[in-house]
Amino acid sequence: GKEQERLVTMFKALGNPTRFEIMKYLVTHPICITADIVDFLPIAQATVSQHLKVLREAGLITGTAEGAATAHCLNEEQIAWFRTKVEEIF
Amino acid sequence: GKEQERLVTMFKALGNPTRFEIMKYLVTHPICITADIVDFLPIAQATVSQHLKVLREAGLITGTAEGAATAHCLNEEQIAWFRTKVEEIF
DNA sequence: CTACGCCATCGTAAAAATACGATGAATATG
DNA sequence: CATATTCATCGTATTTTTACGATGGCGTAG
Repeated sequence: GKEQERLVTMFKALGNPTRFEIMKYLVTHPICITADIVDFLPIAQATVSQHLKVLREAGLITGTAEGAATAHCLNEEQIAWFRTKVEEIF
Repeated sequence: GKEQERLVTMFKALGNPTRFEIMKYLVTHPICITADIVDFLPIAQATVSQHLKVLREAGLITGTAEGAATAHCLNEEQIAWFRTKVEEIF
């Protein structure tokens, strides 16, 4: 159903090395902006922005305008749901 | 490291609607062969075979020659590892 | 042996993902 | 106001994924 689609989207979002790195970075750096992630990763700013969008649309993170910057955070609620679903299904 | 790579590969394998359906099918049909899955899904046999290969290479399922057929099973051990990692990381 | 069912692989076409530079909007700084 | 910083989006090139038909190997049945 609709939930399954969302779950698959989350799997897909996590199934990319760069995006997984971003998620790990957010675990250890709960407060950070796009520029921090760009500095951390060896890829262009445009690409980072694109990956952040995928993670955001999957519901795994949130992005909040913080002046000129954008602050990124793990979406704990959605991640909890994700964890629950993983346990539930397999 | 190497483990992270394997985890990301699993996420990627699960991040496709058809492959996710196959996994769900295997949960409810622990004993089945390729033809069963082909009958169940609305896609060509060659495509199913390809998806099964992806799941197998991700370690999520096993494939055993059963005469002319191939029996597919969930790889419970690897799935348990996967579940553990998901809980551990997020 | 012949014929049929099961299935993996090959080659290929179409679609999607990935990465980048360029651009411009919005905010902050001088 | 002028300039610099931050970042999302656009356009595009390249790679990867996805799906299919065709083929052939292998086991089974007749």
